[in-house]
Amino acid sequence: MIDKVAFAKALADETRQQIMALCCCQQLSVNDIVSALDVAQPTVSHHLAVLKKAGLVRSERRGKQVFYTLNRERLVAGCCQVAEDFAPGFPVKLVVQVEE
Amino acid sequence: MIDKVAFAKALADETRQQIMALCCCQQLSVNDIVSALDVAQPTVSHHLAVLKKAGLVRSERRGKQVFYTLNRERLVAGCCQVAEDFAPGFPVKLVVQVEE
DNA sequence: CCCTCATATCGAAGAACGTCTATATAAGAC
DNA sequence: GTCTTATATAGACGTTCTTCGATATGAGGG
Repeated sequence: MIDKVAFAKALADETRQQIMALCCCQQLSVNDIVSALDVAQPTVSHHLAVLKKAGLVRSERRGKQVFYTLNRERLVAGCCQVAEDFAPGFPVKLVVQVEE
Repeated sequence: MIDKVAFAKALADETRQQIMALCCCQQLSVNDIVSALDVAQPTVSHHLAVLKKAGLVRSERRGKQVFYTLNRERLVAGCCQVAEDFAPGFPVKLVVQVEE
């Protein structure tokens, strides 16, 4: 069960959303992210730690570098839970559908 | 098009989520909400203003009281947009399905 | 009009947050 | 071992946020 407040707090920052967009479909090193965004390296590390604590990114060390990817299962699960908890009897229903 | 950062910021507070849970399926006056939560009336008014600015609640004045309800369309739309923007090619897809 | 009830706004205090610089840690090359 | 590269952590600073008490506004009753 996901803590909806913690989930929303993790999403509630412009820089973190930029990081999430970058890591959404590829593994990126911290330096890759620093190069892509206009913020200092410790700032990126800080935001990655926040996202990691919320379960929204996975990290993997390879040699000197650490690669990050978005945990999309977790992201989608958080979105579903927010929608379902706050809009239970809603005529437009949110459905998780497994593609073939 | 919903601003995903603003949407997440509006959700990113415990008290606001409590208010959203209360107003999810009923119209409540400010006093109803104050009675249900353990916070002062100006605090509730403040959070309602934040939610309103984000489009997450609707308000309706009836006599001396103002009644608030959750805007569930908006909430679900925000959740969908977050999921779709950050997990585009995800094998588990988020679908908005209209019930009969 | 004045009074009362319901809500909104103001202003301040304290906490939480985002960002930076400086420094520490981790890992590989030599 | 030392040196270099990559990332994390610590500490400081300014900003934003949450909360409150006090006060203003709005609406109806007498």
